[in-house]
Amino acid sequence: MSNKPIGIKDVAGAAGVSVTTVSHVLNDVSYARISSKTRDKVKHAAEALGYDPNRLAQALRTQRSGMLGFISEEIATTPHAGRIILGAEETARRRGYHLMIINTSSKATDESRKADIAALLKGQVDGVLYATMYHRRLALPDNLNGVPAILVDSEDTNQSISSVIPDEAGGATAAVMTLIDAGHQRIGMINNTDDVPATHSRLQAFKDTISDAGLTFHTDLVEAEHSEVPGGYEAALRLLTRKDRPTAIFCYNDRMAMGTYRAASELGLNIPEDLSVVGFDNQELIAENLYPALTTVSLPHYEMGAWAAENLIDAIEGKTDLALMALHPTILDCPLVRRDSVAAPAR
Amino acid sequence: MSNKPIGIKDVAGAAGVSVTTVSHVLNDVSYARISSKTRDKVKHAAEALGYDPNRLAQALRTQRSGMLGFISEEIATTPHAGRIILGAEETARRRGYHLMIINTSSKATDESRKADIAALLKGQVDGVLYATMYHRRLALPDNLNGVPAILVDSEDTNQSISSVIPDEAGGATAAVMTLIDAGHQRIGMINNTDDVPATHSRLQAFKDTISDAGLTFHTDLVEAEHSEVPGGYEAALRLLTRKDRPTAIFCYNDRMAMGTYRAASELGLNIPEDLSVVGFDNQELIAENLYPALTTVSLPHYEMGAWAAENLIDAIEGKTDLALMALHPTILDCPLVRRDSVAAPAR
DNA sequence: CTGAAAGCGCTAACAA
DNA sequence: TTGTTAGCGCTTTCAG
Repeated sequence: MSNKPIGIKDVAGAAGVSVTTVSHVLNDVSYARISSKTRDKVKHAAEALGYDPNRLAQALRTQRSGMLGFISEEIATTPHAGRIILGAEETARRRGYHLMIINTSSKATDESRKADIAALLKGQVDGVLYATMYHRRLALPDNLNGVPAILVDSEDTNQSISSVIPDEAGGATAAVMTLIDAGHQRIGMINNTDDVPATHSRLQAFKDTISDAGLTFHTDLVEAEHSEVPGGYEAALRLLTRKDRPTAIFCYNDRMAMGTYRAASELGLNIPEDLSVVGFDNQELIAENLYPALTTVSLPHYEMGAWAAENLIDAIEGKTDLALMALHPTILDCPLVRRDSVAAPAR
Repeated sequence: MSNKPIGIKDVAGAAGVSVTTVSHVLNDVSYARISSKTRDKVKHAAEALGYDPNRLAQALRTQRSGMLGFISEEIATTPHAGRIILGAEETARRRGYHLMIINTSSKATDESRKADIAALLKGQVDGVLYATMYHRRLALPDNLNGVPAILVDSEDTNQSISSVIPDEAGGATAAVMTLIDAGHQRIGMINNTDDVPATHSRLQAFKDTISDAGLTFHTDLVEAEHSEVPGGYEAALRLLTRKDRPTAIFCYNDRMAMGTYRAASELGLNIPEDLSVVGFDNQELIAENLYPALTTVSLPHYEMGAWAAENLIDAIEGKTDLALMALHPTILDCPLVRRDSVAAPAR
């Protein structure tokens, strides 16, 4: 609508008051005692002129830029990063903040991580969000010290930075329970070979859930491979060619489930009639498009991003003390997404 | 390393000169004539103190924030958006700029688009990149007027904003050629039903390539459906159950190709022995993981992001006139990615 | 109740 | 060849 920027003094002029007054009323300064008549005059003038304070000047003066630094690993490879960004961006915007994005790699050196953070700090961000590609434990560079920061989808090895992570165990439990509830007794698991928290906690939850249900856990019903489609295929082949093959398989992730689908198809096994399968991750491109659509566990990416932004902002505004939450990561739910790959076992 | 911010006057003090001099040497101001001795003194002092100019103050003074606004549609749903962001972010960073991200939807109202742009402008960005989810023609809100801006992956209906788009026709031609080169004569196409540029240009290229190769184009060998997996499945079923079925199919995108795989599998047709297929998009999650891996055409997302950032920055810095390029979109190559879904037809 | 004025950290005329 | 100084647009202390 306008092209020439309206400054605070234009508003002051129009309202016939000083800039101080304008600033006070527009910022709702608590100790300012201003007649409601003046308040109205100022507000109307501001409104009429379409006044919009210059964030830069504001930032320079208040030492607060309204900008959140967002470091994301592998922004490019999965939609997951996108969901985290989305969650963070939407809540940040709702609170009047913006996101400044920097990409990094999960294999980044400490050196380059430090540089990324430095770049962000130089950009005068008020705090930083560090989002990883997958749940793990890592040590963040020391130049983050003193800066409000939250780790998304990973834990800080020295517990000095608070973080949000998914409830791996809960998700795995739900996945296995849906299989048990469907009547399965011989349930296999295809696990990842990487030494990351998810590998261990999902396996543990698998064991526990089996036991808690009064079934017996068979070590040889869990196979591990590299967590991609071919790995899932290989592992599934081994599991499904046993004489007493499982009637259901819990897969470490949707990609491995995709491999399992192929193995089943080659062996002439129909899903879900002959074999039930449940995945993990809810990578929609896969889970929704496999045939039959895959029942899986969804990771709360959006929610983690939102939680992180919300709490980071609270910390920046002094409403919260991040140090307090740093001791224990916040754990968010991993809901089961039911689709069509689970059925009762054939008798 | 340091905690108390070093200002320009600290450097001036340490070097025993005035702030002007410091500013001049550090910014390589052309008209400033300063002895090289002084230059060195200043540089060393700055170095020693670890001086880092405050971008905010700089920005306030120069009316240039070093920030590029990046509006992306559906950041969350595909890795494509991520590749564009990555390309833009990396080149922006190389040129000393940062990205401020805002998410929007491809179904956004003009109203909300305007609000997004306003939010960015209010954040004092120097220019804006508007990235769409898929190639189409759209009208951007008028509050973008006067602001350096580039449309990524779409064209402006009123040709006032320059843009980068993929070479749809070239990609489709390469796809069809690889089929023809393999010896196929009866080639089918599964097209999209949406009225977007890609639908038309890929079909046109399909026809042209067939004709140019001296083959005859059969209208009934092209089927169209909604461009998702189920649509691909349906269309493929129709094509493959004809008495004179095609020996190869060019699919509108990788998802439709995925549906084609399923149809082929149900009909007992092996890929690539009995049927060759090529997709479009190179959605790695699908293309790499299908069995056999899908030969497809890749969209230059990273490159478009990089090109856009580079040219936007040039425009901001006055090295380029965007108005000049606005007349014709810049077209970037769509290279064929050869995998295992194409072979010679069975005799 | 309201206003004058001093900066935030930097750049760039203009002087010297 | 270098230094003085006036702002960029806003917030906030301190006086009226």
